[in-house]
Amino acid sequence: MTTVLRADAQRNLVRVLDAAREVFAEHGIEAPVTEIADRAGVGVGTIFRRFPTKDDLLVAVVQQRNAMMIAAADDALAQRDPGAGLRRFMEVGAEAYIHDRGFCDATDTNVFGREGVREQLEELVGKVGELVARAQAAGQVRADLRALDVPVLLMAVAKSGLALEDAAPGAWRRTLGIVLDGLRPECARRLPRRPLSRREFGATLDGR
Amino acid sequence: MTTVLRADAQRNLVRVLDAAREVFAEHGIEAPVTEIADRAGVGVGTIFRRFPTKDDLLVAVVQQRNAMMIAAADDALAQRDPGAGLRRFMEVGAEAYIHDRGFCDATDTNVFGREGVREQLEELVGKVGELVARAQAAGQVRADLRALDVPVLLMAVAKSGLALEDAAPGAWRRTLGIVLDGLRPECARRLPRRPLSRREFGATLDGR
DNA sequence: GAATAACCGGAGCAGAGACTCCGTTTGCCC
DNA sequence: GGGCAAACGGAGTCTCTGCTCCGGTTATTC
Repeated sequence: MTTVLRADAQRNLVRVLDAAREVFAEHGIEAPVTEIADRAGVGVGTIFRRFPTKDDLLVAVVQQRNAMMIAAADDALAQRDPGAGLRRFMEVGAEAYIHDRGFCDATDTNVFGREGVREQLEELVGKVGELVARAQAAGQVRADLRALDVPVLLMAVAKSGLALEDAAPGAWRRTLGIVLDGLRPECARRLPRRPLSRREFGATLDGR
Repeated sequence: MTTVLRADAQRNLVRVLDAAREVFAEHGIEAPVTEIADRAGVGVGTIFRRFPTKDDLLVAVVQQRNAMMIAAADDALAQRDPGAGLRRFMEVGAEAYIHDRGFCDATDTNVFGREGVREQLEELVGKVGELVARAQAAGQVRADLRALDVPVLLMAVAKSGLALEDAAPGAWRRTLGIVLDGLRPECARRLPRRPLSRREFGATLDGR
């Protein structure tokens, strides 16, 4: 089905993806496609030939980031102390998101509902759920925490930290510190809302 | 200085501000000015005569929201229990922000650095600082909490809650619950970053 | 009820950015 | 190295939106 790419086309494809990752991360998804083309040293036609829509290009970039997060979850699962593993995962995740404006922007679109992205998220949530379960079994995390709380908290830390990051680098670490304290078992008070259901999560992905 | 407005002009000004508040809140600051004009039952010329740029209109709307928040802080200060007052303030604030997409969008612009907005924020931060100090004196809130942490945490809850709100109404309450648990004195671990300085805060306002 | 200044509406202008189209170039196969 | 399909580049098109401009309307004053 997939024809093999000519050598120059393959080279350009890599350049485009690299440039898109950088530009989206730095300037957000509103950045013009021409800027990506310039940074890749390529014409806009070359981009649109491979990605029919700017959105398609964004999907490809988001998939890369998701793959990194899945790897980070695997790392965390491989760790001795499950509580430390979960905390480490959240730290690494928040830092990644903070340096990726495009990814944060993307959560306000329907990119996360697109084919190939949704499946990644399900895999990631599965691993995070395992991480949470182990940390709870070890008594290191409040018993009412659910897997879907973790990405929500990460987006909370990242999105609020983004606006601060230029003038106050690392301010997000303080926010995350408070959130992590809120996850300790001994601090848990009854939460005022039931956890996010799978249905609610799925509907959110199709968002906007 | 300010000349008195003709009766119809005064009427239209109110209509425009009401429409702008609604449209920005619902669709964010990207909403076209024509939509505000339509909802106000007015031509675009009428809007731009009173507000030279779209940004000026947004400033006026943001000032209204800030005024509400200042009133909420006064309410909280008038309460018996300072810890409950602070928690109530954060609940009311988060709910307000969640229903105001435009206000959340505005934090990514330099609107908060504009004259007349900055001063409001300083007043608000002053009152919040008082609220925090009293709650700490009563031993209800961790001792290392600072006034500027509060708006950051509110934006965290609001911005992450926004994407969820349509498909999962009220999901932000759960996030806020976890954050509030993280503010209890008995949960406090050493935070990994010093609090936001006034300078950092000021520089952030001029952001972007 | 006329004179006048303030005000109104919305067509039109200008800039930006996503996407197309086609003449030109380049890698690949024999 | 010649033939050719694949790939390239970027000027041009189309749409969207902030903002202007001016002929027409309305409130106000005497």
